[in-house]
Amino acid sequence: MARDSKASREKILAIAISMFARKGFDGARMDGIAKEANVNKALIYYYFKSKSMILEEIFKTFDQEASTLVSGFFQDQIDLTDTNWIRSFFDTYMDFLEDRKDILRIMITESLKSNDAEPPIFGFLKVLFQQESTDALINTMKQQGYALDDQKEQILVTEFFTDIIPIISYIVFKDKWSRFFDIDKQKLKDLFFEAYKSTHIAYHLSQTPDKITG
Amino acid sequence: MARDSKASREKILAIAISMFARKGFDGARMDGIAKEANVNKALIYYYFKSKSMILEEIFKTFDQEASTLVSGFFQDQIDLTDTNWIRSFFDTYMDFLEDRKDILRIMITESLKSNDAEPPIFGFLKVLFQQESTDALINTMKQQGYALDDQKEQILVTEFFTDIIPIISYIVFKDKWSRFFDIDKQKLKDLFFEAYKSTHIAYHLSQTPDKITG
Amino acid sequence: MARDSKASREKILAIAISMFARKGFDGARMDGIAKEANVNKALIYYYFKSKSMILEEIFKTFDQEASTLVSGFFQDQIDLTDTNWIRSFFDTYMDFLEDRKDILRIMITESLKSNDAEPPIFGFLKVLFQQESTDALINTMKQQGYALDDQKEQILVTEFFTDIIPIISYIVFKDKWSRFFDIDKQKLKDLFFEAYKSTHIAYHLSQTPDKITG
Amino acid sequence: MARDSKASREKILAIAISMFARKGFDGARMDGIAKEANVNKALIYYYFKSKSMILEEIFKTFDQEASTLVSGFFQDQIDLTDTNWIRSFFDTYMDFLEDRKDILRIMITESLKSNDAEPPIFGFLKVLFQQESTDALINTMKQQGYALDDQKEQILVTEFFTDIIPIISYIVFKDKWSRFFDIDKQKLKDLFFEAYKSTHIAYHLSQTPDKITG
DNA sequence: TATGAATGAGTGTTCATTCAT
DNA sequence: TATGAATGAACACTCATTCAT
Repeated sequence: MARDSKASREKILAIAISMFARKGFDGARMDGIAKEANVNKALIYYYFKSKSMILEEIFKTFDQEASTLVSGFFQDQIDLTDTNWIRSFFDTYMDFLEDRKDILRIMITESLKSNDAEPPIFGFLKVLFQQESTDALINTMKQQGYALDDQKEQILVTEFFTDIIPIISYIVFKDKWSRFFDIDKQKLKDLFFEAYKSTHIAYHLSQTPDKITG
Repeated sequence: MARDSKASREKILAIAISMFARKGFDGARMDGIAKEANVNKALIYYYFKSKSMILEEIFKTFDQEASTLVSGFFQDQIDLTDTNWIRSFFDTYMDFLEDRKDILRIMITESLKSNDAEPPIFGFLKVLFQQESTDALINTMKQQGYALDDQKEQILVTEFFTDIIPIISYIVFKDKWSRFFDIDKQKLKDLFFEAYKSTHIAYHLSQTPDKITG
Repeated sequence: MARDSKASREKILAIAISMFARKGFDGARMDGIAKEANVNKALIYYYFKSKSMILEEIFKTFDQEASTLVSGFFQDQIDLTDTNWIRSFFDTYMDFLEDRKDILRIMITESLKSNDAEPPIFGFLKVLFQQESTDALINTMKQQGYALDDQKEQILVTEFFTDIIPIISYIVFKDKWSRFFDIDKQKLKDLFFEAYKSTHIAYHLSQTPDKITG
Repeated sequence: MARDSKASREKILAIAISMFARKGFDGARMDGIAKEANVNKALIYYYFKSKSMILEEIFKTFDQEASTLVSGFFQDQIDLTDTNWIRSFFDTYMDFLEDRKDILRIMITESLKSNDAEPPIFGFLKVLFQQESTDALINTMKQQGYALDDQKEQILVTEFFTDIIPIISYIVFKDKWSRFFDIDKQKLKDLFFEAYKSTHIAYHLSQTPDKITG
C-alpha cells in the first residue's frame, strides 16, 4: 500500500530472512515472502534480481556489519585476564549475533550444502579473524605472557569449533531448547555461560602466565 | 534392472541420504534420487510412502543405531580419569558419527527449521543421555569423586554445546575446512582433537576429586 | 533526461520498430524498448496507449509513406520499355523499402499470424496497386501495346508473388544471406538484380508488342 | 486420457506446429498447446525439454523429410525441357510443402528474427541444393545444353528469391489471399502457376539452347 | 513530460505423487 | 517388483500496464 521505496525493500529483506530461517532457502516460497511482507510478488523482483540474490545480499550485509563490529573491538585494549572485559566482550558479541540469529540459521544450513562456493560460515570466521584483528590479538596475548604456540591454524580451529560454533549453536537452538526441555530462557543462558566459561574461557585462562607461574 | 528387492530399497535410502545432505531435504529431488539410484521413480513410492517418510526412516534408523552404540558403552566400566579410555571412547564415537556424517548434515538442517516437531538433534541428544546411561554416568562419576552439582540440566547443556555440537560440527565441516583452508585432513584432525582436549576434556578432568582434594 | 517531447516519442517509435523486427512483436519487451530508448517505461504509455497501438502506428505511417511514394511515381510518364526508366523506378522503390526493412520484417511476421485482421502486407499491396495507380498502369501498358489479358487478378497475383515478395525477401534476408553464404553485399545485390531481371522484368518485356511483333 | 505414448507425443507436436504457426513461437502458450492437445501441461515437458526444443525438433524433422524428398527426385531423370516433367516435379514439391505449410510459416518468422543462428530457411535451401543434388542438376543441365554461367552463387540466389520464396509465399498466403481478395482457391492456384510459369519457368526455358536455336 | 514504485495475470517450467500395466 | 506415462499444484520469474508524484 505504502508507496515508500526504502520501506518496501527493507520489509522484503526482513521477511525473506525470517522465511529462509524458518523453512530453509529451498523451502521458502517467493509467494509466501510477498504475502507476509504485504507486497506484490513482482515487487520483490523489482528490488532483487532473484531469490539467490536476496540470499547473497543478506550474507554480504551480515559480513559487513560483523566486520564493523570486529574493527570496533580491536581498537580498544584487549585484556583476556580481565573477567569484566571478557564478559563485556561476550555480551556485545552475543547481542550482535542474537539480533541476527535468523541469518545464522540460514548461514549454517547453506554452509552444509555441497557446492563449490565457500561456506558462508567460513566467510564469517574470516571476518572475525581478519589479518589485522588476528595480529592484534596475537600480539596482545604475547605481551600479556600467553603461552602461544604461534600456530594460527590451531587458533583458528580452536576458536571455530569451541567458541564460535558453540555460541552460534546456542543462539540458534536456545528457543527450541527452552521449549522442548522446558527450561526458562534466562536460566538456560546462565547454564550456557557456565558451560562456555568452564570450557572455552577456562582454556584461555589456563594459558595465562599468571596461572602458569602463579 | 536388478530384481533384487532389498538392494533397490537400500540403494534408494543411501542415495536419498546423500542427496538430502548435499542439497538439503527441500533442495533434493525425487527425480534426482531415482536417477542416481538407477531405479524407476515410481519404485521409490513402492518402498516409501513419501519423501518425508524417507527422512523419518533415516532419522529413526540413526537413533536406533546410536542407542545401540550407547548401550554398548555403558555396559563397560567408565573411567573418565583414564586417558586411554577417553581416547578409545572418543574414537569409537567419532567413527560412528563419521560413518553417518551425511545424516548429521541433514539432522542439523532439519533441526533448524521452524515447526512444531522436536528437532531431531534433540532426539539424538536424548538417545545419548537416555535415562539409564545418564544415571549410570552420574553414579559412576560420583563414585569416582567428581564434584557433581547434581544438576542434570547443566550436564545436558554443557555436553550438548561443548561436546556434541563441536564434534558434529567438526565431522560435517572437516572436508570443506580442509579444502578451503588448504590443510591436510590428518593434521586437521589432530588440531581438532587438541582443541577438544584443551577445552572439553580439560573441563572434565578439572572436575576430578584429585583436582579438588589435591 | 532530455525534455524534448518530440524526440522521446520518435526515439521510442524507432526503437520499437527495431525491437519488433529483431525479436518479433511478441518477443519484444516494453522494458527493453524503454531501456534501449533511454526513457522511462511509463513514458511509453504517455505517448502510446499500448504495445499494439505502437504497432498500428508503425503500419499506418508506413502505408501513408508508401502511398505518397506511389502517387509520385504515377504522375511521371511510365515507360516499361525503357530500361533506364525501369532501373530508376527499381532503385527508388528499393531505397524506400531498404530504409524500412525492419518494418517489412514486422509486416511479414504479423501477416503470417492467424487472426481476423487483414494481413498488413496485403494492405501494402493495395497501396501499391490502389485504384488510380493500377488504372494508370493498365492504361499506359495498353497504350504501349502490351498484351494485357485485362485480368487484374492475374496482375495482382503475378506482381505480388514474383515482384513484391522476391524484392521484400531480398531486402529482409540480404544481411543474413551475405553473412551465412559469405558473399559481398554489392555482389549479392547484383546477383539479385540479375535474377529479378531474368525472371520478372523479362516477363514484362516479353509482353511488349515490340518483342512480339519484332 | 489415452495412455498411448506415441500418440500423446505426436499430438503435442502437431498442436505445437499449428500453434506456433498461428500465433508465432513467442505468441504461442504452453498452456494453450496442452489444452488444445488435450494433455496435461507437464506431459509436454515429459516429452520435450523445453518450448525451444519442440521448435528444434520441428525443424529437424522437416529438414530430414525434405532431404528424403530431394534425394528421391534426383534419382530420376531430370528433364527441364519436358513440361510434363516440370509439372509433375512442381506438383510433388508443392504437395510436400502444402502438407507442411504451418512449418513454413514458423520457418519464415523464425528466420526473420535477429540472432546468431542460421535462419532455418537457409537450412532448407541448403537441403534442396545439397552438394549431390546441385551437382546432378548442373550436370544434367549442361548435358541438355543449357547456357549455364557455372556460377553456383547466381543459381542459389535466383532459385531462392524467384522460385523457393514465391512458392513458399504462395503456400503460406493463399488461404488469406483467397479470403481477403475473395477468390476461389483453385482459381488462385491457376493464377499463381501462370505467374510462376511466365517468370521462373520461362527463365529456365530461355536458357535451353534447343528452345532458342530449335 | 517524466519517473520510481507498484500490480494482476500470467509464463515456461518443475515437483511430488499416482496410474495402468 | 518394476516401469513409462500421466497429472495437479506449485514454482520462480516476467509482462504489459497503471499509480502517485
